[in-house]
Amino acid sequence: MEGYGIMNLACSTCPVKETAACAVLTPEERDAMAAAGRTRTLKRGEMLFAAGDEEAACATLQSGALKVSAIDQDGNEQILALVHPAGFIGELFAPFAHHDVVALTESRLCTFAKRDIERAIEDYPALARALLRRSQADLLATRNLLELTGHASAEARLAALLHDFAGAASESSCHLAQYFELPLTRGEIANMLGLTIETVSRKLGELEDMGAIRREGKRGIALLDATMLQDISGR
Amino acid sequence: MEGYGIMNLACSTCPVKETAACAVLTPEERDAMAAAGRTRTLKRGEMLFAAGDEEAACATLQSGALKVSAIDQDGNEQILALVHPAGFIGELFAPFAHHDVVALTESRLCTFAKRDIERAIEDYPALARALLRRSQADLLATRNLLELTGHASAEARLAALLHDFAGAASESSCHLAQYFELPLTRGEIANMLGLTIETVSRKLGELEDMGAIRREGKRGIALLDATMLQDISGR
DNA sequence: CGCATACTTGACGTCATTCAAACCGTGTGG
DNA sequence: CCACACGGTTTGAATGACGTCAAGTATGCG
Repeated sequence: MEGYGIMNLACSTCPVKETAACAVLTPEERDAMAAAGRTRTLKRGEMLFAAGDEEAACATLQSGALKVSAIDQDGNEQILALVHPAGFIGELFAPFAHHDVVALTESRLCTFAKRDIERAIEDYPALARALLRRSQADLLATRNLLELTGHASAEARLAALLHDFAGAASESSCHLAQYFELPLTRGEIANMLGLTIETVSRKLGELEDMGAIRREGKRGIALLDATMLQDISGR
Repeated sequence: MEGYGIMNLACSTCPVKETAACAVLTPEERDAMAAAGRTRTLKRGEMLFAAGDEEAACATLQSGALKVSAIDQDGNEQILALVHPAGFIGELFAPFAHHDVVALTESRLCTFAKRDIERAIEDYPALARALLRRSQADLLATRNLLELTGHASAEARLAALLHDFAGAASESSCHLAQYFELPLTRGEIANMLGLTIETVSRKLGELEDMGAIRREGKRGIALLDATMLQDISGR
């Protein structure tokens, strides 16, 4: 029906149909929602919406990764959260978006107009509960990041982030990937941890020197000693 | 029916009956919930629940103020959030609490067992929506704090916090109180902003020297130049 | 009055930032 | 093919902001 890179949903082939918020809907309810949604793809660096947008869409991330970030008045970016597949993006009750949302890698999402989501929340109580659960999880994740950036040294922040990435890169949630690619540039890591590019680079070197990790190319990280990393991170 | 400082609810006299999550319920629904809840008072420093508790209650704050904090493995506290009247406390879907919740001032709350809340969320869709709205607001507040502690200087962090307190202390949400009492000790302010007691003390002195505020006793703050404060905070 | 708790102030040290330069992989044009 | 430019990264040296340590000053409570 529509043209430009946007098409109707096919929930049956959705990679996150089991884990996303819409998984709690009955098939009929889900089809009704699907009629209102559109899939969309973003290339690295493309923006889903910007702080201040009044008609910011909501979306479930199907694949790829997004960042949620704020820009302060001197133009410095601060990354506030990462969004992984099955994550939900959108400030439901705000009149406008407070933050930017940008793709970190090629990403596929399933988007809805805010008013459609709001109606679905009224119509399907299970959806409201699913989004509440997800919102609480996001809150916990944000508080964990806050805890990290609050008191810890640069080394501890970086160690904790690497540890988290190793966990996120592994399929089984309880085990760590022993090799993974950083989803962020040095600059993005620095923004996320409240550090500078140079400090991130130096501390990565030190972690390598002490045998906790090995860098492979710009993005690759081999986890040599997870215990040491955990220990350095102070958790 | 019960004894120790706990009594049945009287929603009709509740100071936040218009603004708390339960305000969305019909009178009959509210009375049904009230039967499951208990009011409770906490003195300054008393704990509602601790990180790791499996039977952590949920609660709506009626009056006073609470802090949500984490303790890292060296015993350092980090304040993650403040809770004001009408705020809701409780991690609904977690098997145990991740953080401590402690009263900052004498506080009155309306508590519920987690399973009662979970049943109410199933039974009353409007409640789920209200809690979702509140959860998203908490998420935004936490991200604002993260943004603040991420990049800003000690002076900017303190200026922003004072500005927020001046807003919270005023009745009308859009105007600032021109005088208020700090709800936190120096140590708590320091924990919240990721600083030390000494730095907070010094920077308060500097803000006073440059004419942005005047300290009156330990806790009192008179706002002399809100514009300067806003300017320093960088927002 | 004496002790405890919170806060202030000063001198000094340290860690992260800043500024500057070099490095590396990749793509582009000659 | 090589020269070159460019973005992301690494490395070094100097500076500075905040932390640490230590002493001193309220304020309140038994």
